[in-house]
Amino acid sequence: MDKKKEAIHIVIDPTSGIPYYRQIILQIEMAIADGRLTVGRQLPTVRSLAVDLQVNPNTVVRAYNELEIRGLVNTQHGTGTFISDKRVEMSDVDREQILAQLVRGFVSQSASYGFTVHDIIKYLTDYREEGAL
Amino acid sequence: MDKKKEAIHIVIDPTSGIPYYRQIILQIEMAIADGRLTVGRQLPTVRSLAVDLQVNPNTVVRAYNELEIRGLVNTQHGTGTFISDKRVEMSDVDREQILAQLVRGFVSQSASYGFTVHDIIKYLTDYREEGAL
Amino acid sequence: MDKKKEAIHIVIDPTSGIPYYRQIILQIEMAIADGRLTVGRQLPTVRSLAVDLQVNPNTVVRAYNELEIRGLVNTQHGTGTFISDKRVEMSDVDREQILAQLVRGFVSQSASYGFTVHDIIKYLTDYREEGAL
Amino acid sequence: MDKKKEAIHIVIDPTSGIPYYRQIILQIEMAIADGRLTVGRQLPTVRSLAVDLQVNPNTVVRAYNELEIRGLVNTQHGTGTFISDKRVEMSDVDREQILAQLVRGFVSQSASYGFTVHDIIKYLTDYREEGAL
DNA sequence: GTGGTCTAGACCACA
DNA sequence: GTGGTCTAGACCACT
Repeated sequence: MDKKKEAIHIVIDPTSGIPYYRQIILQIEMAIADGRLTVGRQLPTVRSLAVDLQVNPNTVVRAYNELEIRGLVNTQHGTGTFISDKRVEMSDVDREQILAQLVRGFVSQSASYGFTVHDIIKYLTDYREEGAL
Repeated sequence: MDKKKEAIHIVIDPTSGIPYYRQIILQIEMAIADGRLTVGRQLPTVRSLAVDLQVNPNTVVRAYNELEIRGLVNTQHGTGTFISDKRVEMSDVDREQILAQLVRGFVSQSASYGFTVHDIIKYLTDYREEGAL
Repeated sequence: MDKKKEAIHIVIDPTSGIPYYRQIILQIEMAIADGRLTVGRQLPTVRSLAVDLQVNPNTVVRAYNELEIRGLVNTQHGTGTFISDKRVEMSDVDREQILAQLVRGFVSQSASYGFTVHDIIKYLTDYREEGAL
Repeated sequence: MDKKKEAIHIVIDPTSGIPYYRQIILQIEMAIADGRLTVGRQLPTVRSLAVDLQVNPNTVVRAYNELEIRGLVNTQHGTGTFISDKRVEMSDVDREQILAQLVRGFVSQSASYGFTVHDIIKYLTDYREEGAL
């Protein structure tokens, strides 16, 4: 049993073509934007996240650095990295663009297996009705 | 309304950061997935598409090449490039299992960005109604 | 006897009529097939192999690329290219069926050239004993 | 029920990378060399072979042309194409080279599915013992 | 340092 | 006419 409930669960998709550091940034941004990560919350340490995601620590460093440059997080040397009070400006359009990119990648991947958009919608609808999520 | 019926209309966005050849692949895969490109249809010739998109012919070659390796298209030397059958030996049960696996992975990935199954279905449905892209 | 143990030694034959990039692919595949290259091993870097073979780096890139698309190797950007696992989800029964299908096709193909199963086995056995190529 | 028993059965492998016309030439050469095709025998007509192999008639024409240039066959306008009396010089080395090329392609293909040379030899040996050919 | 992308242009092979 | 291969060289991205 873990001591604390994780506020954010980052998943790296090696097949997406999106650079790892970019995937990390995007997911943290989105978590801030929709309230899963609130001001003052501590992010995982570079090392623990690197182990968790099985990526090079430098990759995490790069992601955190970019977030810091944008002012979304503060790094306190020797203590950790924390969500700053700067609000993330994420319009519905921005959100939709990210979703669009994800969906496009998925649809293409599915096409490689011979599935159509129709197949996907059908399966997803059934999937939802069965109460999974 | 265009005068002639286009089998596929590819657009390159130089600002997206996605490599040109990958944009071509994605759009062809999507066209296959939503039925705009059907089995046996001929793709534009390498040279004509290169002129059309204003990219180097080699860039188109590279895209077609990857599609060929993946088995999505067949190349007939000296003749052209065609959408292949690809609905290989696969039982419906196998198909469903593969689709299930793909969908589960995608839903989990989307969830880490804060998107729900509902968001995905909505986007896909809109996407279909708008006639792609 | 060479001083250092080579994981793989690739030789390009410019007179064979087989494209360079394909010769590279074939030899790497064969090295995987007979166990000289095992999972996780790093391939030579693009540049070093290009120098070694006296071909253009792009030619090596192309070979590695196709191997990557087929799932035989994994590329880690900025790090190198490695033999991937690839023993995907496949039961022994499935494996045997696929092998059977491959072998049947090959035997039939060989027969049309006048070669018998005996010829093939003999060649393969000799091939193994000579330590490949 | 066919009227005559075919002396030669040509098989085109679209995945081998060997040009179709080349595959036809090789297989006819081998058939002449090992006595399956004897002097005076008629080859299939261009059209019938093209239909049979599902290739462009021009491809067959090209193969027959090259065989004619080498003096292996005679074309009698309006009558057909016949094996000439020129012996095919095909040394064991030549034969082995052709076999080598075929086997290399097959081993590589098998590697893509994760099979080793050992797997192949084992399966082939069993295959032969079961009396199949 | 690694690999990735793209261009320009030459030359070859197949139908 | 189609696609295929290769080179040379520039510039970018990731570790």
